[in-house]
Amino acid sequence: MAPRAASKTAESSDKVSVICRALRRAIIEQALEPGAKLPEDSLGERFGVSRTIARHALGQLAAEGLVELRRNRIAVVATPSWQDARDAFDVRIQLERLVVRQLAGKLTKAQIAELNAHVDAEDRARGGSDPVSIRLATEFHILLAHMTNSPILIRYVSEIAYRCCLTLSLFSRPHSSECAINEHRAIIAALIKGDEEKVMSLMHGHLDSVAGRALVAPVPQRGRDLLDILAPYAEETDLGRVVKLPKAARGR
Amino acid sequence: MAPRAASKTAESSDKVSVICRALRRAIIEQALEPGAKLPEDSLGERFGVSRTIARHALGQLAAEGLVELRRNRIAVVATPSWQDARDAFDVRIQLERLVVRQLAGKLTKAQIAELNAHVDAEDRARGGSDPVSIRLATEFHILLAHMTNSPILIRYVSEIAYRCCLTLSLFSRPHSSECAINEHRAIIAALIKGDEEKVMSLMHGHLDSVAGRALVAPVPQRGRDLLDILAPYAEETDLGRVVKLPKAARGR
DNA sequence: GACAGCAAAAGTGCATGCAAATCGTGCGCA
DNA sequence: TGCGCACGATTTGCATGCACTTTTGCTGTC
Repeated sequence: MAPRAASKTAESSDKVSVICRALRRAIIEQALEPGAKLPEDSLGERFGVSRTIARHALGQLAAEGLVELRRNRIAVVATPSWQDARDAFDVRIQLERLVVRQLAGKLTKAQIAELNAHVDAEDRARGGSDPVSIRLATEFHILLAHMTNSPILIRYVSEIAYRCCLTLSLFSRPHSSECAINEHRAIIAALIKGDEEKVMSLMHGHLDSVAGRALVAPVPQRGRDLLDILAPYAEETDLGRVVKLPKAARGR
Repeated sequence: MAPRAASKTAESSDKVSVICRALRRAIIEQALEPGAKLPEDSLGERFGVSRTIARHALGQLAAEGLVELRRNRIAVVATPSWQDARDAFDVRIQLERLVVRQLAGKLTKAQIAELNAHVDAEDRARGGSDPVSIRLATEFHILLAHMTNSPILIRYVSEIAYRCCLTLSLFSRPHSSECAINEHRAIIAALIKGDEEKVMSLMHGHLDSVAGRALVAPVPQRGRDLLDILAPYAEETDLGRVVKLPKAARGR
């Protein structure tokens, strides 16, 4: 909720980072599926910036592993393999163990309140495959990472959490998030109690169970127009006002 | 030694990635000290590309944490705080535990040979603060990571290894690398024997001891001309041949 | 001699333009 | 009908240009 002015690591200039954030959200909310094409001009058109900026944003997202860039080819949303997914969760478990170990018993009142508020929000947004609930579940982990005040940990956990979220959109079934919410609450409780071992095993189990729900056929749907998909995400950015693109050709 | 064509993760287009590699080397070999300025035009001039490309490369390096970018300001080589250094090593230890756990007892003959060759190279390049030996020591860990075939692990270990290398250049004393070389050999031996626990504790101890040699005042020297510093790094890139910059003003 | 203020210089932020590569599609040919 | 090929439309790769911001160095004043 706070502007969170800090953590400006990387994420160069204003416009670029705004676009990155918007695309990241679009990706983890599965508005942009893995494999979706991201042509530079369309992005620029949608966000009211030049290709240069869109391109730069794509570069950043590629560095985070959310986007795949191949020379002379249209950028696409990354399509991690199943093995990638397993690897990512392995790494993630280790990183989040670090997070909770560092946090166990050291949460401030304000932080506890923030965590509870977040889980409450998850609760409210419940609804299984609702994109927003998926995002919130992911952001719970990122919120935890932020509380370590370790820029490196923050960056890595955020990155890998987003990536895992992306892979889940490929492999996971509709995602029954209720148990996840309870697990989040349990983690908070254990963190408060300061039981380091308990919280580490909780987190481990939590991530393992999330990862364990893998293995379902990739979703088939496809074909919506990129500009339409991105419209809601672009609107919130208040970069230049979004160009209105009234009748332009754009048939494809 | 092999071209290692794979691992094209992120690292968008050719020229950009070439410049990234060159700068990365320059940074970890301490040719570019933390805080060194990296103006876009100078980079472009040195590598024979436009500012656009240099800028993009800086963006990538910023995403890796090797460069700091502030709006409207000249990019500089990152200057991690001491706390950053500790955090980075914490993360690194966890990541490399994953690496060796995955590798224990599973090395192929070719891989063993490659590792031995690398350590031999370290041995040959010995000489304490010799930049090359520092780089090789770091690259040993990256080489290990590559053998996991896990792109995520490769990327993260590489990144953090470079970052740690950077922080060492700030905080570490001249760096007596001989013991490190022995530790590397010990790790290889334990990996071959497949003693997972042993190799994990070895790696842990190794990194811990490297990290432990921290705490020395930051180095003072400074002031060489960026263009001169980069000359040897630019020459190896065979991008466009390096512009000769004969009499141009460039006083500073 | 030190310092405030100002103006030139240097540098970044971003858009646009042009060349080259790729993708898609219709035509011709078997 | 099926296949190959070539041409046009997209789309990327990269450089350059202009506006704006920061830095630097100078000058005049106290």
